[in-house]
Amino acid sequence: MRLATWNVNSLKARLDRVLQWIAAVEPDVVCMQETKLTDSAVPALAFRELGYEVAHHGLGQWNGVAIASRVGLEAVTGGLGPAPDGWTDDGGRLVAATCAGVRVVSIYVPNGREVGTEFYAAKLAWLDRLERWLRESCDPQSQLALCGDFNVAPEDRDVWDAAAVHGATHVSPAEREAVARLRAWGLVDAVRRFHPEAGLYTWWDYRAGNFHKNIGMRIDHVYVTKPLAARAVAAERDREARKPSTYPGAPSDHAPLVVDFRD
DNA sequence: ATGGTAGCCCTGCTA
Repeated sequence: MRLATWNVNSLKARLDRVLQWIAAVEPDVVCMQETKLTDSAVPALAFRELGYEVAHHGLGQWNGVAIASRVGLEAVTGGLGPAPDGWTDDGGRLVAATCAGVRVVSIYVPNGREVGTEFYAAKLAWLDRLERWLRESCDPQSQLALCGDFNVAPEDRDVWDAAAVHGATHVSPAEREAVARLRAWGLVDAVRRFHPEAGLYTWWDYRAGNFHKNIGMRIDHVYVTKPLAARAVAAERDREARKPSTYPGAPSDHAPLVVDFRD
């Protein structure tokens, strides 16, 4: 099974590029984030023509997550659901489905903006709720992939200049600890397994020519349970898809990740 | 040096 994840930054604006990328790479399952669509606005027909069904959870305008699959799409659930303390999901940040026996979860973690703001606190709360959701509704001994835009660079080698961003959002200790707790539940970084080198960024700011200068961060991830990690045979970060010229239309500010598993 | 760009719609907000 070939599994991919990509923050497409508007599936409406990016549709042609996403469809051409899918036709070229032929993933069996594609997690997408920042579709910026309502569920009813999803271009299901265009995906169906390529052989994919789509599960989507979004409110429109902001956020929005999806899973496209050509190997089945069962037991679809959207959102984290309310927590006992009254905490509620702000919407369009998680969708899960079972594809060819693998529980696939597509997430878009809140950006957090600046450390110390209410948005940063909400990001940490969301990650904490996600960890609780994993513990309560998933099994680390099952075949599960948690994919998407985590908005966290786990280590200093995941950013272009650790000193330049020290303590800032995406790299702050509290964010890294929150993501480490996800791994501690029973998840392995499927990309790092094959690529220990520094870099391998998945996001570059549109501004100031940052992509050209390779000023980026590795904030998108494919985290898999150990039974699924045992099936992983290869992983790739597709930098070509971030280039302006490779596919029609403007690129997303994120590059896709592709992980292959043996059947 | 608080810039720079892209996408959304409430031409300001979010990233």
